[in-house]
Amino acid sequence: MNVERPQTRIQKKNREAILEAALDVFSAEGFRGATLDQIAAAAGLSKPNVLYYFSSKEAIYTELLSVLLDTWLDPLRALSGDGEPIDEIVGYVLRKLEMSREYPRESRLFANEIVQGAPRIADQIEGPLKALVDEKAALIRTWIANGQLAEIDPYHLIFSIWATTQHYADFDAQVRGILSPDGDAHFGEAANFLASLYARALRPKGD
Amino acid sequence: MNVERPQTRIQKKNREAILEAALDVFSAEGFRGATLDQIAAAAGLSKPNVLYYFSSKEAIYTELLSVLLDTWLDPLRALSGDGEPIDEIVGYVLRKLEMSREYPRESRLFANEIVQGAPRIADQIEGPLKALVDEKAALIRTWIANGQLAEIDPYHLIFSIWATTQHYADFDAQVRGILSPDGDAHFGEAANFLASLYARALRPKGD
DNA sequence: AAAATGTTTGACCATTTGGTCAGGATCACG
DNA sequence: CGTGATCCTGACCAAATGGTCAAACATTTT
Repeated sequence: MNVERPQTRIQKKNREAILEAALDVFSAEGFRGATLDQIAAAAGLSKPNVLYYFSSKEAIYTELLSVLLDTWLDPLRALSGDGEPIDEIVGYVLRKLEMSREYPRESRLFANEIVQGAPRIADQIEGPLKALVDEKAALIRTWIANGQLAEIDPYHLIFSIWATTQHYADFDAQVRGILSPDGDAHFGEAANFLASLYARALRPKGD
Repeated sequence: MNVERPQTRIQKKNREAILEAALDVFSAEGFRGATLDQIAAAAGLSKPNVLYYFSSKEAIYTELLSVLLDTWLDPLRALSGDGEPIDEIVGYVLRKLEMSREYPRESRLFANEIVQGAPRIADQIEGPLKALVDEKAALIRTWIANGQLAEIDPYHLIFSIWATTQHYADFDAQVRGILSPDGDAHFGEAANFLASLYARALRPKGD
């Protein structure tokens, strides 16, 4: 259809600034709560100028979601059949926890979207995400069949890993209210706790 | 100050209808995304009439939060030193999971609030909630000291229980996208998984 | 049944918000 | 340097939204 004109220097800079600002605002306020004025201000641009680069508020939001979902799934993709099963899974847990520490805004962006019923991301969930989870669940099942892992439901195992790790990003306000941690100090404790939790729970019987 | 005039029959009925409608709308859309028109329509009242019973949108929201937080913490309050530690904790997990199944709107209401930084509930978290968690964490520590429980961090244990159980309410859209369950069928699997996860992980060493 | 109290509403308002548009400023390039 | 493309903005708009108010309508009390 359209000849892809390469992005100009200014386009690149401003689109990036808008997406960065939008991540800030959408993750903190949700889609409905965020305003174009906030995003424009955070990006250092005027509102009409923001709409020069993106056709609508919704266009910014969906662009963000689709760009970030991929990165978000990288840790799970890296779960491979090469290593010792328990090490692989604990490694996945720790990688995911590290994502929560490093990219809490991204986590909250998805949390907001999904808590509200995932209206703009349902396709991605039932498509690529489900496919990836199915694949990794199958891998986990082979480990169990080989007696390398305790008998547990692989889907619920994956859910529990998502839940426990993303909790530290999504429910940060609550965690901090209770622990009053010094900066990110509690992430170390969380890593120890989760590594030990999964290592114990996944050890097969005769071990 | 004010002599508490008893509620009339109509007041009781309408205030209840409004809170019920507001729970529906706020839990699905978040504070910012919900509108008084939606709430009024769901309650079967006109917008000015809703504002006759509550002084503002915010008043409805904060009333909901404060009324529900108490119920929300009942399962944790019921964690007592009377029974076998592992049974007590697994019991708590299952009670909490049952709450997610029975009251997903309440769970999502809190999830929305906390993901967005808990702006209207921070006091409750740092006050009564923290106090309750501190108390139960101390109980868990005595169990560990008695050798009845594996050595784990009690705070992170509680966080992990909240995370894994509320996940089935808060991230329902995602869970359903992946499992395509028949109604609530997956809650049974989740109960088995979580009971087994915690039972294995909490068993003390020489056992 | 009248007075007092409580309930409901239509009409209205100010503000916020997503989005448009015509024209001016700036930039890239031959 | 000139010209076409790109970039930016002030002014503006329509719809949505939280909230007000005077007056009508019900209900309870005396």
